[in-house]
Amino acid sequence: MSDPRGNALDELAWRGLVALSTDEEALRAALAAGPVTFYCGFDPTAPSLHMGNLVQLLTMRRLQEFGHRPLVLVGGATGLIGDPRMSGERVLNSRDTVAGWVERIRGQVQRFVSFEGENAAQVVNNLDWTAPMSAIDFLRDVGKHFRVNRMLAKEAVSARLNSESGISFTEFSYQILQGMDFHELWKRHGCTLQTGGSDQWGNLTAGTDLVHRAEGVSVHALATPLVTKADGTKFGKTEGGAIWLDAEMTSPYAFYQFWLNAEDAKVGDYLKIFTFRTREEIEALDESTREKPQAREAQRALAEDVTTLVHGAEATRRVQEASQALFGRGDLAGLDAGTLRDAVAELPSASVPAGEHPVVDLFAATGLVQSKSAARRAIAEGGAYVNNTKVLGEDATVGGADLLHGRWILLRRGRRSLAAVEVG
RNA sequence: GGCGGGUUGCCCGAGUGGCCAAAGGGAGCAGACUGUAAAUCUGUCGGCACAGCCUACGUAGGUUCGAACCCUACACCCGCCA
Repeated sequence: MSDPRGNALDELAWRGLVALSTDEEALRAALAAGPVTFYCGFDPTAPSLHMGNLVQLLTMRRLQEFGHRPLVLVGGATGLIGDPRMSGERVLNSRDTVAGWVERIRGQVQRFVSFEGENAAQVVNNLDWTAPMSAIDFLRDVGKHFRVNRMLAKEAVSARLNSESGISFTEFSYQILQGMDFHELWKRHGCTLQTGGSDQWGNLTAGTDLVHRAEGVSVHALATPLVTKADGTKFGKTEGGAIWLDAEMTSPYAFYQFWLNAEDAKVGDYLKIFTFRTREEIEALDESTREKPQAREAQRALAEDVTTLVHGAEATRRVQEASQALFGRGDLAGLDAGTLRDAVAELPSASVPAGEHPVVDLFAATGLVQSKSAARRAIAEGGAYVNNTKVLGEDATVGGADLLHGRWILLRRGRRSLAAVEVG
């Protein structure tokens, strides 16, 4: 295909999205020759997708923008099994639970790829072809193509074999199911490429191997790298756990703040991976980070773009305004009631009746700290603030005189964790 | 089925009768320094009605003035043998 931006693979490589691939030249040629149907799977292991899945969804969108055709696979079957992970054997989720999550994820996925046009995306569910299969069919038609030796050698499996917890036959078999998916999608849709995270490499190659053995056809796999922080640890975990795409699980405000706090050393990488900014724009932002890091222009651009992608322009505007109001230099009493109300609406909050309340109780009530003991500790450490004023004693109380516009109290823990209390 | 090893706080891991809310490390959180960044240093890190009390060392009982530590049963995990 002729595209002014060149080959899709080069675009992905420039953005740092290619960690591993099967025959790279063959893949480049295939992507250049015409529309390629490709797939990426998402297992329903939670009610929502998270930031890690976003890397895959955006990678799919990038490929789609180059004219290729995405198949978004929701793992209604694989989600019932669970892929082996280092931390040990998973607890199986009930069929009803998984089915519910499948539907939620199916809905979430929709906003990231286009379902219109010549290369419209399609959502598929692997339960459709695994559920009707008998054990005998599975063992004869699929199992015969797999060598246990090779299955044992996969990192995810061998790590578990050497661990205390061992591995169940159920999880051991996971790679066969995923391999079947690729084969099935090849047969049904002419799918010739699977993308995924590098931690899925073993599962991706299970698919290419199966297609090769069963059909004598070479298909491709492409893995994106694990997105990390500057110290090499996984990006996307906070004290609250994963960064979810669901607004109920991670509020748009928290989501925006997460991106806004990206490290200087990494923000350029994240812009490439998580936004659709051009190379020129990103280079300019990198320049800004070098020259005037305190302006945080790259972080702002990153937070704005990703929040818009996930939560939409309207929600993004709200959280930006809230962030500006709450972290602005002006004092809180100077904010007008409307601005304050909108800002406070974005924060975790609690309601209490009018009257004097111990500060400790308020901190605990908002969830800003996990217990009153923790609240006392925060105060003792000098890390607790009421309306941006440091709390000086553990037995401090707040009441009518402290209310902002007669209704709100703003609590802060440390430099950047905020919560609101509504009084009355 | 037999034998052996194991199950400790968010994670790893020490602890074999009182000095154990439990060493050490990691993660987390806070303070200083900054820019709602990183690095570094310091502090903190079960709960509460907080100089005290409650809960906690797989589960349930027991011995003892006193148990994470001893005994019994059970559950789960790992390994070797059958």
